[in-house]
Amino acid sequence: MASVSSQPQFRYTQPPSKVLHLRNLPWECTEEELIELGKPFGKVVNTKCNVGANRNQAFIEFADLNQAIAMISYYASSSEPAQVRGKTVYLQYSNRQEIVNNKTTADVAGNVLLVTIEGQDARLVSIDVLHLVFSAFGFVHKITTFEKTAGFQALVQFSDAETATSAKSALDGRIIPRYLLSENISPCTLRITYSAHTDLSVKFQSHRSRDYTNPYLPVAPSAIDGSGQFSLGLDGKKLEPESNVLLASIENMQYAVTLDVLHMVFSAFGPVQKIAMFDKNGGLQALIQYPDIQTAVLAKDTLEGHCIYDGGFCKLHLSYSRHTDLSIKVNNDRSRDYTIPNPAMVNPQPSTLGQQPVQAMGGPAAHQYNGTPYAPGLQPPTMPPQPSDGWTSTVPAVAQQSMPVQMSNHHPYIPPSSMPQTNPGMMRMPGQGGVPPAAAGGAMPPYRSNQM
DNA sequence: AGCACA
Repeated sequence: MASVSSQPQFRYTQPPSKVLHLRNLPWECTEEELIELGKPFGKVVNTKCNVGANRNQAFIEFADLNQAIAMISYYASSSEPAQVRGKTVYLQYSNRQEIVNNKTTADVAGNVLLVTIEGQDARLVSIDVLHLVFSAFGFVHKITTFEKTAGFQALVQFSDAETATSAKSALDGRIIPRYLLSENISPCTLRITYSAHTDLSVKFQSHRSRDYTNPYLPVAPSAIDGSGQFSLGLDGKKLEPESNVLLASIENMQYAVTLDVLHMVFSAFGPVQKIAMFDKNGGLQALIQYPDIQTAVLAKDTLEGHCIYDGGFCKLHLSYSRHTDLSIKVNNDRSRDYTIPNPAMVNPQPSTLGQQPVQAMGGPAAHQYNGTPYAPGLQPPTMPPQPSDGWTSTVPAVAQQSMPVQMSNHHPYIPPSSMPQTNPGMMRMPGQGGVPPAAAGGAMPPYRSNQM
């Protein structure tokens, strides 16, 4: 019954069309190259490249049929085949009369990215992890997440299309760095296109959506627990508004925790601007101010629950402060403003200590993204690659990264008499088995540039 | 090296 009425798919000759079908193009051939190729024969009014499963086919549409005929005729009799980048390109009339929908929204650069998280455990990737990943390229305004047939997706809003583009080109097709995810989560690949959105609508801060431009946006009722505290999202992350200022409380303080100790510990993640220590509820607390939220987030996530000294001594508990800029009246042993050079201080810890990482992160280098998104100071340098490495061996590693000179002069942060023996238990990641050695050592760029 | 799915 099946009448074989369809035309043979490949005929030796096609009826003329002002649209030409090109094949055997080099990988990721550009629109510009197609225009170059067709220009000698007439006006190219439209193109479509990267067509087909291998993305090596394309279409060129001329303004006039005669121009298409001229091109076909020329190469039909030419001894030199049509070429792009030295590769022979095969031409024929297309079986359509015009190129339709040359550009999809996914091709038009915009400030909002549509991110599809692929992988078995894609749904377990928290909005905070996404925020951290995308913040490497610039300020992330808003994120919304949702489930579609395509799977777990997110819209990530940047200030402008340029920033979005830098994030897209660096992250598309890459996996989320393993050390940002729990170790039992299987690899998650990011697929990124542009979204047609320009401004996302976020009504509440929740485990599904965030507006980082408005930290005081109400938290979704569903995300608040009975105690009135910020509750947990599906990922178990707190929905407490992030801040560039951390509140540290120190539990079981058997050893003196000085300003210098705190400065050393927290400088591992970026420049510490100010520290203020005070007593509260019979314990020691401190406010630590970073220049930006993302540094504070990383410091908090990395240090929370860890002990400054081995044996469970001086255990850190971190939360975000509501402060954004501490007011340091006087530099003394309890409070210090590291942004103000103070010649009177014996140990001012010049601000060069932390500024290098910040420049590396905030400057143009961040857009390059040829390595880790977290500048030197933002890697988890305090995390020993192996549990057998302790505080004493870790600190010099930090020093080498950020302050090669200063560290050789004084070690104010190690109380010699109180410094416990180096021990396997110190400063390792609780419950996560620590940062993978490659990540901790900085040897493994989470994303590698694929530009060649 | 053989026709586009937004």
